[in-house]
Amino acid sequence: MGSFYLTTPIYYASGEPHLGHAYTTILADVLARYHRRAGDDVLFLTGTDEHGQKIQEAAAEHGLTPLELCDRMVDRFKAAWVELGISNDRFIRTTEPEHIAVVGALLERLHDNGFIYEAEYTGWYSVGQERYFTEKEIGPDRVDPIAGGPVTRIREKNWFFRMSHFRDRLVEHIEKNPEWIVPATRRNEVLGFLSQGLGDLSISRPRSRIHWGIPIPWDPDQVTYVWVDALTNYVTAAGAVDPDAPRGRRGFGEPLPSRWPADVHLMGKDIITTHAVYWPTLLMGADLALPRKILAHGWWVVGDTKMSKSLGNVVDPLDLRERYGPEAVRWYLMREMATGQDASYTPERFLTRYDELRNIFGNLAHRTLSMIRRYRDGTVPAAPADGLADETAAAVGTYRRGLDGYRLHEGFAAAMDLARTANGFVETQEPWALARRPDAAAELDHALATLAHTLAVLACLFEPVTPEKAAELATRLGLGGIPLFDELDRLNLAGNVVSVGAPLFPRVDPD
RNA sequence: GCCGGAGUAGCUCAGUUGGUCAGAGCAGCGGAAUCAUAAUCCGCGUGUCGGGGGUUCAAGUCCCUCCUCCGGCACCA
Repeated sequence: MGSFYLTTPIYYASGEPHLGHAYTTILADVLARYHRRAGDDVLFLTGTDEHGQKIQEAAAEHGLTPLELCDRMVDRFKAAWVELGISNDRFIRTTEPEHIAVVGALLERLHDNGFIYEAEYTGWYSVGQERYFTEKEIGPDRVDPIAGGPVTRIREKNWFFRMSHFRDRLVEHIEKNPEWIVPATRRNEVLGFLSQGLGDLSISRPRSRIHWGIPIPWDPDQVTYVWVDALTNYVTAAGAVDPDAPRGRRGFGEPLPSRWPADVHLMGKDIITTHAVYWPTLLMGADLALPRKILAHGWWVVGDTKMSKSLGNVVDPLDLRERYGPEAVRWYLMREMATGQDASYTPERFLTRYDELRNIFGNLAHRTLSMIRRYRDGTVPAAPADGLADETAAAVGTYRRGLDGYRLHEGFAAAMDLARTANGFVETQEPWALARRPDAAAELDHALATLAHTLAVLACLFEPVTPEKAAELATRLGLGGIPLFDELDRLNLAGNVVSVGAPLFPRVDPD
């Protein structure tokens, strides 16, 4: 049995959960469920990033303490994840005492290693917005992009991380490990970014300006700026750092038994630089291992922006979960987007994907169960179930290669294709014709046993995306649970009493 | 501006290292069947594989060039 540790970013607690958060989290959930089904011991981590100026200000506006505001937002995120069937093993909050202590320990390690220094940060500051803006944000007119007010060039004391020191090491690591950053286009971008040189990273802000943050251990007048605080959650949750141990035995350099390093960090392509540059260099600076893989996915875009905007009818796929169910949305998101690339969302495409779920997979289950009931009194016949053995083995192979290689859309296409193949098997076998011939009883048994077995395999293949429906299918097949991959070959459904039930994916009136 | 990616049937897209690669699904047309959620299955595509040039016995598949679209270019939650 292997072990698998995967993460989503922790989401900033100043806004409501949206499709971007949901896609990453569902992607992670599907992978987590797949690995559990493959027998791995999985740690699936998500959570919230709760420090910083925006939280501080939003809390003040609502007359709450920052932590009170975060508590509310955490409830929103957790509720959203429950509704979407997310099976995270751990939900981390950056306000947890353990995390705060680990961030302190990490900072001390970087400091002890000589990679921290004090300098002046220079940037464009908006007095009106009480924050810095980047060159890109203020544009050529040099006004703050929110209110259009003036920005001024100011300096303040910050602590800096000597990120530049690690540039060559990072480039070498990326070049020697072509699969470390996927997809390749993001890897190229990171290499291009690094080829232009790498500066140091400001890692603190004056407490006088931002009080809601983790103090710098050796300088209480400064608080940790976002990146070190947020990214460190991955090692906190892994148990890789023991902040209570004496310096030198906290897990840096000489690893403690833990879940670190992560097998994969998942994120949207907007924060690839953070995860593929800042984070690895921080880990290098603290003598911690690097994550095994960094996967940046694409965005959902709406095809005809102009038209949608003028009509005001931009539909969020998440809204469809009320009518079609959360698992239909999960299926659409995983099936339609080539993992890593952008995809365009349209209601028509969603309906196409729902229809295949309903007509190909759902209907296969329903017609099979109905025939077992009608022709064999609801009991799976004791007969060889090998009518589709080759096709099933091929589908499982393609499926696993797809998910192992983070091409989820290919894996799920293979699962759906197996259902198509099974429908074809029904047509060629014509069980209804066999049933009229007393001499064809063995053939009918063979056909029905084969179909029941195929459905059990499909329950396994669909479980990562549509867990509740897969569980329902397994129950109707008289199984105690959804089979693991290792169990597929020795599945025996003979004698199982099945129930037909309502269609797994009902017809939905699109109006 | 620099770097990178994409442009394949009406639509969404697959197409490893060049040689049944001209494909799948959806839509459309025709047919079969009736176990099933009017679901399923089978058959049907004269596509300049963005334009042009080149390498090769052979190129969506490599090279050059042009056009169009998109992404990245540091402290952005």
